[in-house]
Amino acid sequence: MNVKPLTTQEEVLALLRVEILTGELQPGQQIVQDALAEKFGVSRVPLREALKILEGEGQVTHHPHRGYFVAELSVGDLHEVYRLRALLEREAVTAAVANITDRDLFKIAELAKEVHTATSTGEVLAITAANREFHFAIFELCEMPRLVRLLRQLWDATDVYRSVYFAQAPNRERILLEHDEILNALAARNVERSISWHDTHRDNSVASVSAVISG
Amino acid sequence: MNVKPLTTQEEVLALLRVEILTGELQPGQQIVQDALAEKFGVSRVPLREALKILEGEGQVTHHPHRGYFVAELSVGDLHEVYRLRALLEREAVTAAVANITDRDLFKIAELAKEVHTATSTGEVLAITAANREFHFAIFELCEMPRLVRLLRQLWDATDVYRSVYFAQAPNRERILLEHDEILNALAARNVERSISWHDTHRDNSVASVSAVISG
DNA sequence: GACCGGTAAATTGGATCCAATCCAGAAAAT
DNA sequence: ATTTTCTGGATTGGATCCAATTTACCGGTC
Repeated sequence: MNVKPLTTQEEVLALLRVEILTGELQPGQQIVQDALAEKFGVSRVPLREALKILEGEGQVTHHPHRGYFVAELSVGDLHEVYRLRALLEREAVTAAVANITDRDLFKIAELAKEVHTATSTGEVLAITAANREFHFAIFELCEMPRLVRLLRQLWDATDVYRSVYFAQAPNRERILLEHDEILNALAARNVERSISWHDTHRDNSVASVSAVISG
Repeated sequence: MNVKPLTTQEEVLALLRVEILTGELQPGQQIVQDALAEKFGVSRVPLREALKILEGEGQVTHHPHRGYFVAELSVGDLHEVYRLRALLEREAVTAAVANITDRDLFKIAELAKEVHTATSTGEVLAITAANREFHFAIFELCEMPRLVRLLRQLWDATDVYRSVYFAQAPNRERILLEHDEILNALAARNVERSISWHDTHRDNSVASVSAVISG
């Protein structure tokens, strides 16, 4: 198969995402390049290039000669991200329904099952990963690569909080049902219903998360 | 004043944007790091960091061990970008109208005048710059920083074509009128009209540009 | 005691150097 | 003649080293 060995910067990028996601690197905290590079066993060059990518995604901020800092999300930011997601995901879903094939539906159904199995294990990281794959399998169908890229950025920005969301058992139960509803709506090629289930899915998420933040 | 000396990577980033904008670096062309670094009189490190930023914006693509290439925009890409702009700019304008003050209006009117003077000189680069300032002065009012960031990315992606647009005299005339209409609609705090003038403004632009591309 | 200026340590930014990978073209095999 | 394999040059990726900037600390002054 086509298993290219990853470059160091790609590995470092993945590691950084995990560090941020798990809270190993906390919001607001400075990222000391020397320390992290040594921790990862690499030099600072690939680390800095990975940080530049995260900067572009808004995951970290950069102040010249002062360094990189893990971005902090206020409640306002959170709502902004979800508002933008609403706009863009509606567009993506609309286009997706227009393009969707039975083969696609089958694949998405498979991914929904994987969310199910991941949920039964209870491992939060596995659930978020599976959940993400499920949703982006749908978004990808819109055949608008830039739109998908923007959506990935928005999802990345709130990954930290999403894992908080999945940590609560009732939420885990609910998303399974909502995924099924989304799947049904897609199978029926019903744009309205597909969108509205996506909306409620998001709304539940943002409500739960902002309760955690402000609480 | 607060005139911090720019870091090398910031300078290089600005230079790269100009090179791409002016077509010095043509779409699809490989960016040979050594050659460009020498041309700019810097080492490859800051160049690579600047390229990483452009990669995040979709202005260049990166293939590991093969290098960076100036991104090519197909007609399909162009339409996608403008579709996304439509979605996001409507949101931005709606929020902007809600926030706009008389002071803001005055400032925007000033910027509109600057587009006017730039147009009279006929220098395309100056026109695009002034035009951009005018529009983003409006978008900024939405007080949604991420939204503005996304819009900047989308604008950057099609900057090359926008200068083609401004190169044609009839277009230059028309945008002045459209800007006035936008200004009027904003002054009246009329969301509907503000949005619809933005829409026609964009539609004229995309129609003209895609005629150039495919023609 | 608070404030200001200066100096040293820590940290980032950039340049240079070396290693790994890719690619074109020559040589060899079918 | 076409395809395959090898090899040298070019180019990118990463490590190390040096320079520039910031920041924290300390002593002095009002």
